[in-house]
Amino acid sequence: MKELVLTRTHYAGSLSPNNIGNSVCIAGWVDVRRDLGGLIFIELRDSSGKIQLVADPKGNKAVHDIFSTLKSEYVIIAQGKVSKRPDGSNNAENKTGAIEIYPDQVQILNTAKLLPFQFSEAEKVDEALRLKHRFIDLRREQMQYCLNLRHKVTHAIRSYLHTQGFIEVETPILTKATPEGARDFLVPSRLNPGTWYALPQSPQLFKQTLMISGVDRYYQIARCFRDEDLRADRQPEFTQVDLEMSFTDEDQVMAITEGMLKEAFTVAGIDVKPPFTRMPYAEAVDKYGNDKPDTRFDLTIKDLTSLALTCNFKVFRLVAENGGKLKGLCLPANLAQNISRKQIDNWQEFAKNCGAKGLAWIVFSEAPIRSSGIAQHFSPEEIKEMMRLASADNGDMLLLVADNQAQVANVLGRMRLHIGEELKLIDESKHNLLWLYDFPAFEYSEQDKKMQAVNHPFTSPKMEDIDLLEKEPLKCKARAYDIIYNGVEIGGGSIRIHNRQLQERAFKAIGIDDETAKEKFGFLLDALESGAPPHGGLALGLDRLVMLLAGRKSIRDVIAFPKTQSGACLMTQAPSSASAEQLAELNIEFKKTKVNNVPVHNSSAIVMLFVGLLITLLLTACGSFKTATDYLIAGREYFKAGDYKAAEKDFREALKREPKSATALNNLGVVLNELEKYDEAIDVLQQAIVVDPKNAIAPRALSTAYLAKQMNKEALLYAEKTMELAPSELSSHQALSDALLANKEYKIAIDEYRYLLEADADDDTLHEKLGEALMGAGEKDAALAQWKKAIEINPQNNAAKQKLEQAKKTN
RNA sequence: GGGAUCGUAGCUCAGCUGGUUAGAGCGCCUGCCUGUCACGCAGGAGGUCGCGGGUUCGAGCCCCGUCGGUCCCGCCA
Repeated sequence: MKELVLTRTHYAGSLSPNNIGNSVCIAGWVDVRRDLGGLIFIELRDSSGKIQLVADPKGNKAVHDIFSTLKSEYVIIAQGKVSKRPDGSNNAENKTGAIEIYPDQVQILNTAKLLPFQFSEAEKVDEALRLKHRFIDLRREQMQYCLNLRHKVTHAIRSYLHTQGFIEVETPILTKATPEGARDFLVPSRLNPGTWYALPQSPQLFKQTLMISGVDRYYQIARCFRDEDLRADRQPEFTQVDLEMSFTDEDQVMAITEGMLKEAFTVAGIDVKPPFTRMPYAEAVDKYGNDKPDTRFDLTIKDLTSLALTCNFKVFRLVAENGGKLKGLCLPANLAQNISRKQIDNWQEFAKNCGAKGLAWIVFSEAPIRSSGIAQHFSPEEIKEMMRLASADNGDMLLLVADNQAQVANVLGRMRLHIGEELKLIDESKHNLLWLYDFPAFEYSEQDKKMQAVNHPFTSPKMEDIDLLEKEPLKCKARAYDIIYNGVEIGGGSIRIHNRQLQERAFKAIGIDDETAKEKFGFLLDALESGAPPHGGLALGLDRLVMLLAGRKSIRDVIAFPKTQSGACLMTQAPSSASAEQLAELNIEFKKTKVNNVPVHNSSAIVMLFVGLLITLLLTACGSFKTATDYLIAGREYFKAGDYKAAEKDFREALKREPKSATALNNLGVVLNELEKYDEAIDVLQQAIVVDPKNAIAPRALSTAYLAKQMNKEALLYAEKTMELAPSELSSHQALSDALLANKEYKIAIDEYRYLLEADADDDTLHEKLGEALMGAGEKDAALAQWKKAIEINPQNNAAKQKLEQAKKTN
């Protein structure tokens, strides 16, 4: 590689028509080469942007020769005059699209091998590939933007906090394990065998100590570590903007945070106006079902417990009588009318996955009310009351969940977000910042069977609730606050306890006795007695904040070198094993928990392989010898072509060769159905089920055969079996719906036909059958409409015509 | 710990209830081309179908296991 003979004078993105005529020298990567045979265009990219270079063979031959060897991502430096592009060749899309450079000197500084992925496709490339080649991924404009934005945000925050009198203090990374909270990362101490440092989950105790040390206002862009399972918004190491102030209260901390966030948002081009809205915790849980409400859309949760208590519907009343709640979400008519049965099914499934026992629904209207079967349990007056409590009008749809208070909030809270997203109710242009306050100080952990702090045990209870610490800790509120941005918690904090006696009482409330407290937090208790000022603060999740500001879906995109969900760094291959020497030095012995016993090939397997090979050879050698499969394939061809008799013949041949082939039996059964030989079909298909009880084809065909023989109960039985085996297949639903109709189960049949019509709305037979089901259910008008629709789609549908005629006559 | 989902050419994906020689677009290579800007045109190369078992005469497809990615629950502020 040649020595660097040129020196960079400008950045590509900084050039503009103002530079026309200037001699400049720029350096960067070859973004793209466009070789026209004569002219060669190079787009040169550096951290600031792109600029087009041109080589003309009739101009500088040497430069043109170099240009013809350039490939993507080569690193070059070029010197030349900035010139105006010829008229008509400007590129308005590009900032530097009106200018270009004809270099008189170019040097290749480095070559590059073929990239593992193209930049243009990077956003949809498998993330593992991007992470493995992170050095290339970060080169992309989008990633550069994220890195830049993150820098600008932290810079703005530092600058703001500096002006507000905060000083940045670094706290230890090697520190002490804490009993509460997340799992710690441990680091062995070589100098003290058998003892361990822990990486900090946050600098909480240090920053409180700093307050006691007389640091008036502290902040730190602090790395934190938690050894818990990862998510799209959770990494094992992450960054907090951690701050603490002495002689302060909630309002001051909130005001500082608001000022800080305003600066951070400004950097991302978003204008937010403090003071932000404040909402008590209880209201959030009540109306939004969680402690991080997304207020960008309405659809709040309504309480109908009072109705549940007085109504006759046992399912609801029992829940209410046992202290549970009946709550619901009310979809306005304009949304409700577009909700399909399938969508409701999905919601019910969703609710169950959230842990709900069920999701009831009802659509209000004048006369027949559509519902999940609950409407009939309520009198017209009760329906009215229901509408009043839910502030519902006719046409609105109410989704109801009855359960204990926490479960109802959980299910409806998630349901609300799910529906909000699905129906696109969220106003993406909004930037809602919201304070949540009046948190409970403690909660009961079902898992650990003990009381624990909601925030952390250093949070001060509200003054008026201090006596509740011992009496009713669950009713004790904390001086804590969270900051929520568009339904995401981006930070939280509290006013701390600054008095030893109170701190000890708080520890006791969560079962930490004096001894444990002294062992784990002795220094803090000591410090609290040594002139601790009142203090409080907050921590902001920087990764999450930047992720949201950058419009990204994962914090991995705003962390330069993130870990995968299993905690690995695909670029460095961390974590990796340590050498025996290293471990010995640390007095650590690794205990293997699981050894994978890989089964070894045995000789019989190899023999089998040879036998298989021989048979294959034999079979190919005698071409005249036809196998069962040959017949099956041929039979299917005939079947597809509609020649059922020929198909039947081939399937029988196949069956002769393999009498226990479920495939052959199935095929024969199906073709016999087509030939209307139902008795034999039934016989054959029953055999198929014995051979392969898990195949869905046989029961489906059996259902058809029984239906044809008007053995309706049997037909329904096998249709249901088909649904069990292949619930997602339309043909299963088809079989079921036909069987249901034959058995006069009109209501379910109606649902099934409607479901099928969602898949294919232009199937006239489906409309015709739906009509019949509707007729059976007594909905004459709806039935007539379906038949008309069927005839409209297929004027040859005589069955529909007949039914329509007949219905009109009986009218 | 659990659930869902993905893994086929360098990349993104298709691959029919298991059946001849596994395809497409982009990229790459070669040739042609003087105003391109996702340049264009013509041709070409490129595959242990993640890995290991099993079922089968036959597996990219079915079954079991395993590794890896992603999303979620639990866990975690």
